[in-house]
Amino acid sequence: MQSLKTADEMEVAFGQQLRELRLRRNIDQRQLAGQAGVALNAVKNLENGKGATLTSLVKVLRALERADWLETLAPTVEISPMQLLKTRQQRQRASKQRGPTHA
Amino acid sequence: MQSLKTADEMEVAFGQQLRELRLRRNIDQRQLAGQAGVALNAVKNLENGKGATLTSLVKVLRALERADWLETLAPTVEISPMQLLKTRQQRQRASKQRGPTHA
DNA sequence: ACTTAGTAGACCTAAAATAGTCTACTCATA
DNA sequence: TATGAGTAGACTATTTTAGGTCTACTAAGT
Repeated sequence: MQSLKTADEMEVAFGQQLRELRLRRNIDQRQLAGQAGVALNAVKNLENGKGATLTSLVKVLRALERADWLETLAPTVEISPMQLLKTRQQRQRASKQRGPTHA
Repeated sequence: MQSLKTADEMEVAFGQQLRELRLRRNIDQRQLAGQAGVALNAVKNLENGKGATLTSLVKVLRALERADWLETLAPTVEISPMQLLKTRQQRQRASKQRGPTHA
């Protein structure tokens, strides 16, 4: 077992965090929706984990001034400029998959 | 001006991070889709910032073992147990909005 | 305790995403 | 450089979400 929560549960938990951010600013869902440029229902869906689009999430995060969070997903690998010259560029594709046990 | 990128641009940049995570594992989109339990198109949408659902994102993050990231959105406010007794419970709603300049 | 603002839930229509399949392009590797 | 795996893009059908509105419930303020 790796993840304790189901995907659905995680969406709900995530929505609670969104709500937390909103409440810290003490604005209601209607205001947030207005500032984010989305429908009130979109905010409801997000906060209640009912299913939402990534677009709505991004707009809401911008309104909450937490859009920077989106950039913290993939920790950037630091490479020294000198190394950059030697190293070949980053992969753009996954490499060929080897057949299971050669077969 | 607050955010440098538009919402669309942010989705694209976010998709690039997702791709980065996948490439580090050296798996292709098809495999990731399979492991995540979503359609190949869903992964494409996510990585290319074409628009996707939060549900798809969560499933993909689980497959990438980065689901924990979802819990880092709202920094939890620490309160000492003693303080908890005194403090009144957290807000569950936004407070009444005051009319603009009393009017 | 009363009142009312804030939120949940249901309903509808339009818009958008998912899933599945096929074609075309291109990076990686032999 | 020739081959083929990996990805993008288009297409259709189906499912889901956005957006708008209305009703009901409930936490907050008075």
